[in-house]
Amino acid sequence: MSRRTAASQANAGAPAGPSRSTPVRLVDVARLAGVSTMTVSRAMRHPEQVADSTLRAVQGAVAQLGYLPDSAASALATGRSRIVAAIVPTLMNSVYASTVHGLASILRGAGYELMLGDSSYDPSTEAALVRSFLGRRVDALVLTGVEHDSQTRALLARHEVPVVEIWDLTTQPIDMLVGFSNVGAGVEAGRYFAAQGRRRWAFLGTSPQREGRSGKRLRGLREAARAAGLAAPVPAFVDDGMSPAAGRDAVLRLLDSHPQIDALFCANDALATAALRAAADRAIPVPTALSVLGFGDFDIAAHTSPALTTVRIPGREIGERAACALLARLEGTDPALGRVDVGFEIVGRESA
Amino acid sequence: MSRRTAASQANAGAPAGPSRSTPVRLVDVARLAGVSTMTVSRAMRHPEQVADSTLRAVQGAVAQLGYLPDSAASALATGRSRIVAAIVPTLMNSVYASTVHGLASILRGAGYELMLGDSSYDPSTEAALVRSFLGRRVDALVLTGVEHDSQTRALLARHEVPVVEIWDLTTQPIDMLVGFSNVGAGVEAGRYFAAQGRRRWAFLGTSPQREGRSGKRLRGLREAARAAGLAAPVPAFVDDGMSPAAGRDAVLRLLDSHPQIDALFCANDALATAALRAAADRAIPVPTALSVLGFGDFDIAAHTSPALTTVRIPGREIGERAACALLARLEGTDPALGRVDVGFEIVGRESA
DNA sequence: TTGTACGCGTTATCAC
DNA sequence: GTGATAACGCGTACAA
Repeated sequence: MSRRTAASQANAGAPAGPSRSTPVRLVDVARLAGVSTMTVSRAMRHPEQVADSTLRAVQGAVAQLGYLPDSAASALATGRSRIVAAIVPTLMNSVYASTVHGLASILRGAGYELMLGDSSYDPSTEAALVRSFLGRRVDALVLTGVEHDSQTRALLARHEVPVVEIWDLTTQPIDMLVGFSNVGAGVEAGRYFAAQGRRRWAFLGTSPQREGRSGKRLRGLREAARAAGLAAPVPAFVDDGMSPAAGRDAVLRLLDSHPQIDALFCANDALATAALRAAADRAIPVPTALSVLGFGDFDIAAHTSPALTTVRIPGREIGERAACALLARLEGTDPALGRVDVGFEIVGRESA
Repeated sequence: MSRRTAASQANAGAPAGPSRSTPVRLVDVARLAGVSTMTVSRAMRHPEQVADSTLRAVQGAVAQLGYLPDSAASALATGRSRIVAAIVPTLMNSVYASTVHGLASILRGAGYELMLGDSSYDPSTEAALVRSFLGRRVDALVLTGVEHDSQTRALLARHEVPVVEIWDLTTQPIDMLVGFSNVGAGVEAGRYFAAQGRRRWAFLGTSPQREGRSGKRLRGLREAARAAGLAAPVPAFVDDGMSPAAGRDAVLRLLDSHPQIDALFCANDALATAALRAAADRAIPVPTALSVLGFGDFDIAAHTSPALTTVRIPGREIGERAACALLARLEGTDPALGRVDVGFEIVGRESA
């Protein structure tokens, strides 16, 4: 491979002004500073181990050359990429966006970069992403949810990498876990309806096969209905991307076919907003005749009319805690806490 | 560095079951398949250059060992990381999320991974991200907006990397550009108001210093007002994170201090939703007494009441086109088109 | 405190 | 069609 050699020759022939292209390596800095590469490396990584005078010389050379260490080479030499990968179902949902934001800010503060993938709620896409990330030798992996492909599990078993699963709970996590009980959220939603004297509940979300966490919320709602001695909630599923348009149609169908429904729990606030609109279209007063409860506490929830009562999930906190757990493991300082339940909270506003 | 050696020895001593830890390298596959490392490398990258029988042998060994090529090593050897970095102001806004999604899906299809950063609308954070990404030797960079730190520009000048700026237009792009005219959007918003006979306009957004694109929309609105022979629009700025709560207060203050306002252009739909709510709070009928125009066409825009009239930006398309432009440059096949104006469109619904 | 020598896992070259 | 060899740029023992 004579790429480098050729470039060097080209440089040698050229006027070689101060602002050349990329090829600035450790050696170049070392030469300019009049020291060895090792000293430069140390000066950048452990400045305290180097004499003040040489340190200044190195820093000067670095600045003059605009040297930027090559992290690929560094990764190869150390076996650590300082990259963490995260897979979320979608970025289009502000709660996952908060989680990603929380993750990224903590990690970046510790010198790690975040590599992001969205699985579109598809387990095999998740597996493909995991494979790709593992190939990039990421130092750790964040996975949304606790249900994964057998292929994903096999991959993870082979390449022992720290893993944090987020946004759900399970008794058998792959490794670490930061989430909350989705079943519990469903149960609390039901109790909330029961306390209001609602007797005929419905649920709007993605189908359980497609998204386990939504299914668990439905399961919780069912349990609460049984406990309250009420009929099982009527489920309605929208699978094409949780778009408000599809959601609205689904709610319209639901209200038309089951006019006696007096409470509706939606798997996310976008759907709940659509439900509010559908109720308005049918002239059904909310919350008088119909209680609408959302999930996620999206930005807009407080500003719909009526303002949306919803289940608030600390999305950003999930990201931050996951990042901290990973860092603890990666830096090997504090013992990493394996399992965190961040909980949730029903924010009572006007719609329920 | 005897990490590898030590590991090998440990492996040699252990039972060495089929599902060992990571250390599976090209050599291991080569040994098992009875060929050289070069042949394995070729079998994976250019299968057509290798005999069918050896190909099968290699594939078998790869499968049996669960081999995953180390892209850091590959990056070092080839000089290409197959990573593209993108910097957006925030992920909390679904339009940028679409852009990121568009970028990621096209890039992944071509074997590139996306590394993401959010600048929080802060130029110096952007510079820090650019520095970090450059250190990672990303193959290309996507930057939101056309205004950048001098430090950012210096960095980019030194390390010649393909760059695409998105979400705005300029006559002097750093390199490639995929966006639309923010000034133009402001002008069209004004024309829309003028056509409705609105005479006293207002603008709600972030301050121009903080976010150039929002400022350009205001500038466009001003131009339109002048052209229509009307007074300059009343500006109101919310700088603390575009939160609906802050937005609502700002609108309340605006409406109270300038009761004659009959049209309001908001820099994003979250703000517009807050404005809708504020108008309801003051019992101001929309759109009869007040026309509210949003920006971004967020998911929820169609389902507020009244449904939000807004400026639709093809966020996803911006991402996709940017990705295509990059790929064209990186793969060197088609000539990359340097400048794309994707335009925008006012979606007339109920609020204006 | 600083330098020498070699290895990290992969690929390009060029000969066979 | 296949293999030996030498990089790619950096970090770590170990010696000085």
